[in-house]
Amino acid sequence: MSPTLEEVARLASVSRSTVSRVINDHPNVRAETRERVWKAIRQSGYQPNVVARSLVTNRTQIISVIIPESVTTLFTDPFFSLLLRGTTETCNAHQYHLMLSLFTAKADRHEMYQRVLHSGYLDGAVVASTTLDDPLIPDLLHDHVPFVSIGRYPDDRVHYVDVDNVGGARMAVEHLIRLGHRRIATIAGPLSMTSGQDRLNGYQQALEARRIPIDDALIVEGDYTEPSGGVAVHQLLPAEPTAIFAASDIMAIGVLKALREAGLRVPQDISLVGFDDIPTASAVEPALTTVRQPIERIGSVAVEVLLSVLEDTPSENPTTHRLVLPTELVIRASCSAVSNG
Amino acid sequence: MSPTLEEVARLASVSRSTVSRVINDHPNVRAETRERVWKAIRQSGYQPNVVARSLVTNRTQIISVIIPESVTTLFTDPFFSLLLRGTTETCNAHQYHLMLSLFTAKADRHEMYQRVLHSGYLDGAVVASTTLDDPLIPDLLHDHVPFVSIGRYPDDRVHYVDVDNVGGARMAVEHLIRLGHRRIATIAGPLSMTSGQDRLNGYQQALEARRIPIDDALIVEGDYTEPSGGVAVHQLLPAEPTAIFAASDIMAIGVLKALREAGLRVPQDISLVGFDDIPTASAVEPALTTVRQPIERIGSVAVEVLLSVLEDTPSENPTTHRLVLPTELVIRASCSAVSNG
DNA sequence: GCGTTTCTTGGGAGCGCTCCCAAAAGTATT
DNA sequence: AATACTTTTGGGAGCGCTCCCAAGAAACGC
Repeated sequence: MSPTLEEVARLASVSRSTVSRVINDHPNVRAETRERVWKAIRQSGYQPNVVARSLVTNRTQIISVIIPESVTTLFTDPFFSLLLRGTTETCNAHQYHLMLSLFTAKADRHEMYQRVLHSGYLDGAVVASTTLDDPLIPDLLHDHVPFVSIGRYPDDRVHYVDVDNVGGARMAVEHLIRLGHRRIATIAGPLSMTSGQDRLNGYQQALEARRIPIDDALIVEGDYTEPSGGVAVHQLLPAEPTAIFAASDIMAIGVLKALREAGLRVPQDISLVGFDDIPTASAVEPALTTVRQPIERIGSVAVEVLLSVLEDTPSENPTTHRLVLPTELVIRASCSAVSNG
Repeated sequence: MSPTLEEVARLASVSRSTVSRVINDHPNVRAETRERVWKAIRQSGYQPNVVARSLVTNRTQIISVIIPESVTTLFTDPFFSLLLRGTTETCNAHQYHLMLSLFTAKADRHEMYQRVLHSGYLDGAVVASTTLDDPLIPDLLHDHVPFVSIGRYPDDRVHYVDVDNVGGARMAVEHLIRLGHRRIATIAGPLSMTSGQDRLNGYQQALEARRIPIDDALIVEGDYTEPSGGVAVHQLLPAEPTAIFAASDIMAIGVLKALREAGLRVPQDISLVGFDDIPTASAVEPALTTVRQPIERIGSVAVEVLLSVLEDTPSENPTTHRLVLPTELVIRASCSAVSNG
């Protein structure tokens, strides 16, 4: 199929080594020779065989985005599309290839882990939003696979890129407080995920800062799915909240539907804030006030961090990279001032 | 890091070749020897180096899902998430790896094509929804890269998996006709895509079957994006349609918003049908009547077809695989019988 | 028991590349 | 012009595997 180094070498009347030097931009090649070799390369349509190269360099220029079993049910969430877009874009820019590994529940986890991670194909991995009880990150640490986590992970050795979940949640709740709400409920994300914990934390901080007592009847844990939002509403309504902060837009949409069915109007009867700013957030009626996180950016930055880790000589100081990107409150139509009634 | 064949061989007091035979399930190994080798493999935690293997077999067990430049703007469409889910699932089942290649506009297309396709990493590719003027498929054909197209492609040599776009569109429009509508507009998909053409075709067929004249003022071409739905509505309203068939849910949502702004109610003033049945379709108010296509299935089947092509001995009869999966009408709340006014 | 066939095993060659070392060529220094 | 240094070039070795061939072991027939 494609010619080999040796063939190009013959064509240019030089040795294999010289062609290799030209291809790899090695400085010590006479300009004239370099010229001649390039001509031969172009003429023959030579493409280096990356597999052969990988065999000797031990580098493949492939990184993987791993989405763990525990969250594959959420995979259709636009969050992941945007994340993938950010990661691929950056991979492209750095001439890396991106492999996608969804650790679906069906497959035998262990088999899959072995096959994907010990295949020898991966230089490193980006791990998207694990739960704290997922063995994936511990396994990766144990096997010394270079990786970056999307989302905070409580271990000193883990590089991560996260968004300011605490701050974002705080902003959302402060917004509701500013509108006069005092009975503000929250549908938290899964507390097995740091994002779930952090957003709940932000909610609590905002209330405490204004000395509004925290009422456990106003806190329900969801799981970032739409039905869980609907279920949560029914648990919350008896506590008579005037506003709800849902820890994800998907859940907020579930809330919206459930409220509609219960005959309550948003925002007249109850205000609602989401989190994420997925495209649907602006499509629903009323358009959702939410906290925007730069998802595509996160993916992009995660890859950048990973590549910098990969390029580092491994011997030296093992600084852990931890980046937290800002969030932003997007005000739309789902909140109103509390009625003075 | 991982031990090599040779080391396992030493451990089991056999030769490299024998271990290779055991790993590859070659029959001619004495049961006792096989046993001993497996023990050595487990003991040493041996994992075959797939790169070395690929170098000699010329197979990588990697396939790529390529999403061409022309549609990367649509990438956040849940369509792609579902497609990816189907493809990865099937890859996993067959022990293949999946590479994701988004041909983003930013990168130099040619450079990228070369790097991705001539990297030597790919055994084959699944190409998602190209436009007809995209040079990707012609290039793949020219370079003899094994691939399967998602969506019909008018070339005898192209394997493809498609859904019954014509039939789906026909069903949608027939549904509207059954409700008494006669002035039915359509917002077509891009006519540079076969799905766009086919859905328009189905629309026309349904009308013709009922001898309803086709009025060009009731046909507008969109591009599968939400804003294009909104724009199209304004072009259509002067023609006074009582129903609109949008060739994608995303566009239908754009329509919904635009109608709302124009003070028209769905379905009382105007009925609306979409296509795709993305998750948002059921989230909007009113929930969208739409044509469901088995997106995940398509991805899964496409990979299966690709693998069967890869496993075929290339010499024999080059039958082209062409599969068309059925669509299904999902009736929700966005259509009503035409008012006798 | 011996030739013949079949099963099992070992080792050489080679996939296409990079890396290292040494030889050759070129340049500078005296 | 001879020495010392630097730059440029070629070729061997080897990455870890598979595949092929041949040799040795086992099984079979008469």
